[in-house]
Amino acid sequence: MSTPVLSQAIDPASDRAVYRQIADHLRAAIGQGALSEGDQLPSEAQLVAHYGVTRATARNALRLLQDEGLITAEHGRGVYVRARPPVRRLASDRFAQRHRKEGKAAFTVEAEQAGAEPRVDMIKVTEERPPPEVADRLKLGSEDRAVVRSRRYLLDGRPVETAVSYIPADLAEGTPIADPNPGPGGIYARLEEQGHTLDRFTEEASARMPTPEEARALKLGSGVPVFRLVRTAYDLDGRAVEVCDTIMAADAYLLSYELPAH
Amino acid sequence: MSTPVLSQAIDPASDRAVYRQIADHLRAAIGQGALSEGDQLPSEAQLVAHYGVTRATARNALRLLQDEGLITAEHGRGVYVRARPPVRRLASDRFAQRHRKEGKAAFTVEAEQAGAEPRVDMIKVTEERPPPEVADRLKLGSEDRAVVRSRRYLLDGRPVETAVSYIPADLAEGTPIADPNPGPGGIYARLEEQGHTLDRFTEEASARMPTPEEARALKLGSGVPVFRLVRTAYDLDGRAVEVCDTIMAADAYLLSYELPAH
DNA sequence: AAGTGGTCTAGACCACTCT
DNA sequence: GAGTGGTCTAGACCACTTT
Repeated sequence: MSTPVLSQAIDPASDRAVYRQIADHLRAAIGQGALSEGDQLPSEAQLVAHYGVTRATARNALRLLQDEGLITAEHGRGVYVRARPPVRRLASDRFAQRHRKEGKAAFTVEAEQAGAEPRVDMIKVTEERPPPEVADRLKLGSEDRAVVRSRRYLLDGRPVETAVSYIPADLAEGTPIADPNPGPGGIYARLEEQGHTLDRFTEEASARMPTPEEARALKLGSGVPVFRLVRTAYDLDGRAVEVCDTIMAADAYLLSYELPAH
Repeated sequence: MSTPVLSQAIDPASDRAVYRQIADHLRAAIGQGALSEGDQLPSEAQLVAHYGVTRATARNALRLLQDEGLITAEHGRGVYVRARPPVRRLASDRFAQRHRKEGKAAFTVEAEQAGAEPRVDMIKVTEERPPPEVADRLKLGSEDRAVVRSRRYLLDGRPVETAVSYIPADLAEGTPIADPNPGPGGIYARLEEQGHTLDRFTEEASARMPTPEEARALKLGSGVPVFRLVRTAYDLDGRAVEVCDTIMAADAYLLSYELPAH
């Protein structure tokens, strides 16, 4: 197989490291469409032959592109231009009551609209003292406990999101909130049945590289950051009734918000 | 200097690669606080001596932690636990009119509240055909042109954000919007003077690893993703009057939004 | 001058995938 | 079995920082 992608040569006189120059070539080939999503890059052996470098140098070039999120290496198969997963758009009204009415949780509704098969996984429910960051938001004392609900969401078998919810223990008592399956409409429906009609949410978004655990749970390739969303739900009395801490693969999401101008 | 951090030994029988085990040790030391922000890690030579591996293996371990955003290497000095920059919290009301009244742009107001010295840099103003993505949002035809304002924002000399604004050319005519310095209150003030009172914004947030150009412009270390915010401003008639495309170092920002529950 | 990380060579063996 | 990427060894020279 010819590799027309490798038309250029390195400049040994340049200050720029050889592996960076090789990476520049490949990056340009990707950027200009000579290589598109899913296409295979030249193998390490081909790079070695073409540029007259050792494997370490060729690998250094590929690692650079991997860290930029442009390519993925598959053991025994080859190196490919990373395919971007279908993007889920999270609208700011996704927790509005009208989306919750038919006894379905937000995730289920969204998934069905997108024609994907939703699943929830790795459900774990405990009762413990929440981390200080969460306790602050829930206005809990240092002794107060919360029901902690962990789970992982999947679309068509692909993990897309992990979430941990914290609900003050006194709100969860006598409800199915502490059950693995909280019933139709999810815990928001249960909270509203208890008289805690939801009024508003705040959502705090940050982004960083995943921890190894997160990378495993979400099956993330290298060079893909995660979003962290910390959402706090308030009832009509202004009481914080839930904090939800979510980790999502950043390349699969677009967060959409409305901002006031007045 | 003793290195109490290196108490553990590698398990040669383990399936886990040696460099991953070394990275695990160092990561644990950071996580448990044995190494805190700004602390120096053992040098490559010390890792080589302690673990009985070659430099390539030691470097592989450090690279892993670098890709996770946990450490930064400084040529000639050493490897350090990455210090997180002060976080700027962007509130969803930051473009509300009341913050715009005193003739100051949003960035200036925020900076002064935080006690930092704001500066704007690399200002470039052109008129061109906007990219399709932007033209869609502005409801422009394929021939329509826009004033394109690029700039970089700095706090206390540190670059924190680059932004490119697109304003339909017909809105900018006869105003200082096409001038490098648009005057007090920024372009939003000018748009409102032209009768385009701002009504609302939408903001779309995504995150990814930076391109090499972005990494240079924002002086990003490796393992730090960027936020991309695409904000669209609408006037009272519902017309999109500006699109602003912003790139920010993700470790320096926390985006805070309000979501409706009804 | 000594110590640090950055780049590169020249090999070796292994694990995985595909035919 | 042939080809791919993953890991590791054993060296070398260089650029940068600090003393």
